[in-house]
Amino acid sequence: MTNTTLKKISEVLGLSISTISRALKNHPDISEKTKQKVIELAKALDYEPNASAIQLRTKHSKIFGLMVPTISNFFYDSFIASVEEESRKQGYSVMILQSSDDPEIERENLKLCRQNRVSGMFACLGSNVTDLSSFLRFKELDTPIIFFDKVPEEEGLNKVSMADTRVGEIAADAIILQKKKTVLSLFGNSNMSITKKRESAFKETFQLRSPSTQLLVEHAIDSQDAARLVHHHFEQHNTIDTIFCMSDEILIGAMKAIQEMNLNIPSDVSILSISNGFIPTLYHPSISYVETSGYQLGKLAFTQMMACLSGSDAMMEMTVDVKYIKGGSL
Amino acid sequence: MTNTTLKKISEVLGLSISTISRALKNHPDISEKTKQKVIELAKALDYEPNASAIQLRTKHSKIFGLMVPTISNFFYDSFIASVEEESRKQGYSVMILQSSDDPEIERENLKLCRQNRVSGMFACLGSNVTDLSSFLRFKELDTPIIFFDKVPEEEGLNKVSMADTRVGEIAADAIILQKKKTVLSLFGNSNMSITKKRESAFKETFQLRSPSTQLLVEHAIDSQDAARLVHHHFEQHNTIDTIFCMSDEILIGAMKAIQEMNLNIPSDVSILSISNGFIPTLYHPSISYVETSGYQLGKLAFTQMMACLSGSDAMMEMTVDVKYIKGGSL
DNA sequence: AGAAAGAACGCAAACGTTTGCGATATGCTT
DNA sequence: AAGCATATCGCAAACGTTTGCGTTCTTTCT
Repeated sequence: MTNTTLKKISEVLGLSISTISRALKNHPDISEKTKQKVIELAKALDYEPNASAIQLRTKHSKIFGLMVPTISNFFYDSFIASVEEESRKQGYSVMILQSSDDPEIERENLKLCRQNRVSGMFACLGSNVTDLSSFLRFKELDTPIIFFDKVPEEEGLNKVSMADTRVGEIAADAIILQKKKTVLSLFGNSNMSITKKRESAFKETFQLRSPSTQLLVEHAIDSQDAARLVHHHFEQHNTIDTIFCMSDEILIGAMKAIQEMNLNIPSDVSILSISNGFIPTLYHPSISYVETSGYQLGKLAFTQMMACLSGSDAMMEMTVDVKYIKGGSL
Repeated sequence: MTNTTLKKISEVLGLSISTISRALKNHPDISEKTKQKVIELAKALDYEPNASAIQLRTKHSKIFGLMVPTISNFFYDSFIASVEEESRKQGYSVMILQSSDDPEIERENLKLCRQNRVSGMFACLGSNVTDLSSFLRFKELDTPIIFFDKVPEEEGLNKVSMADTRVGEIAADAIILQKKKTVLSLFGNSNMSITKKRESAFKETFQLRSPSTQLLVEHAIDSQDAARLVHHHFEQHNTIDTIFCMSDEILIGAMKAIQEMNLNIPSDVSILSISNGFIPTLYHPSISYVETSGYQLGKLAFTQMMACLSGSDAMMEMTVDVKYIKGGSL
């Protein structure tokens, strides 16, 4: 069977296409009687307007593009869910693309979004992106583009991200408050700006408020590496009383090592992490963490997108606030 | 700035629109010289074809709809990633929708897909879906629809799922092999076919191969409920030596309870789960599980979709094989 | 030299909507 | 009865492509 069109309805009813169109949109020019007939038949024939035709005519695709390095991620998936949810409420759909951290795929995906004339673009940079030009095309075409999480450093762009220096401060403060003496601090890839910000804020806070605390700083490339580092340091320093983990991935590795060494939390060692909130609750006692909510970041990004679409041309750089969630590990 | 169109290119070059169109598609009717000129200018003007117009004209949207209860799920996100990856390779885009297990939103989402004239639909049923009619519309319109994971029981539909009865058998076998005596078995929503299949196969295998094993069967609606059930049963039967969890969600709840009761794995109690593979590795010792790969299921679903699109009208019901992954918990 | 064949391109319709404008009919006012 | 407002509807263009067919010009064959 083929899809019902306005034309088909118009032929059945002996009315013009424009009348059908207006009747379905409740246009005042059309009589109530006609509207009734049209609506009834449309429902009977299961009419659904052709989005492409509307798009072509109105130039509004009502589709957002959303690109992340990978969907399978504790942070991004909640961001996506958040944006998707809000978009639906506002009558938009979301086209989700993953770049797999490959600049080539990234370009391909952006091209796809442009071909689909997306109404706006949410983009998270891959970790090895050097060339922003593909992204900036959207700006030239007056298509708003909101960078989130891993944002470019250029000025004059719309960006939303976590308040990463605050994250570092809060984490340090929480540890200082407990009067910890020796802290093993595990960070991620050290050339990502997110790592830099968190790490420097973390260190500075200690230097300022508790210079006597011993800080062992390490960088882990993944879970396994984090586990290895924890094992390594616990063989050397048996005085470590706290482990700080910059991300879920690192936390997972650290916990693996701790469980393997059969250490008790928090009596043997305290743990503090930065997380979206899911992973920390899997352990017992649940891990204390500084919350960086992908869900909230999504809401913020969406708000900013809507502001752009309604004509605000002010480029904004916003951050979502973070808070400390106390579990049983610190 | 506005988007470049064929018309704009044609005006600049003094050629007709059709010539431009053909030149860009490398049509043999067009001379090499012209092609060169056209391609060059198109690149200079950063031409990207308007997907809506193409869609309207050709009736091929090159878009797949994909609906899941929620994106934030270790199983679905890998399924999504898998389908998305494959689709991209074949020049398709994926429109991802989440139903939040709400039949109302589900219908809305399906409507959206129809309006966008998706080329095909991947659908995972919500747990409280009773009415399939919205789904079956797609079939009437010759739009292939592939159900995955939580599939309907009706005949004559395209379905891909895990080999759920095999899952049940393998799980039971693994437990029987360890000569366990009292098994607390936690399943999910009992009116989902996936639960029914796993549960009945699980039970039957025990009846057949180890009728003496005591089977305590419960149904949990979520993590918390699973934790509650574990607590409840351990207060009553101190003879329980094994807990079986049908899903990650249930496993998480069960583990929470076990850790709260400070039980040792596997000396106090053994654990077996069914999982995508991520969650079980978070614990120590890592949880033994029967692997159900979302990634593989995605590949299978995509293959079936392509088969449908290339004219195969045979309705298929395929399953992806499962295997037992031994951890330290059983 | 005449004709047939091929090469290179243009015309115009169609896809399904939306929308400004014009057309017709009806009722109301004076 | 003439004029005018109002209600209800239709015409036709436009959005950006694709594609069957027709057109024009050059080449090649006999």
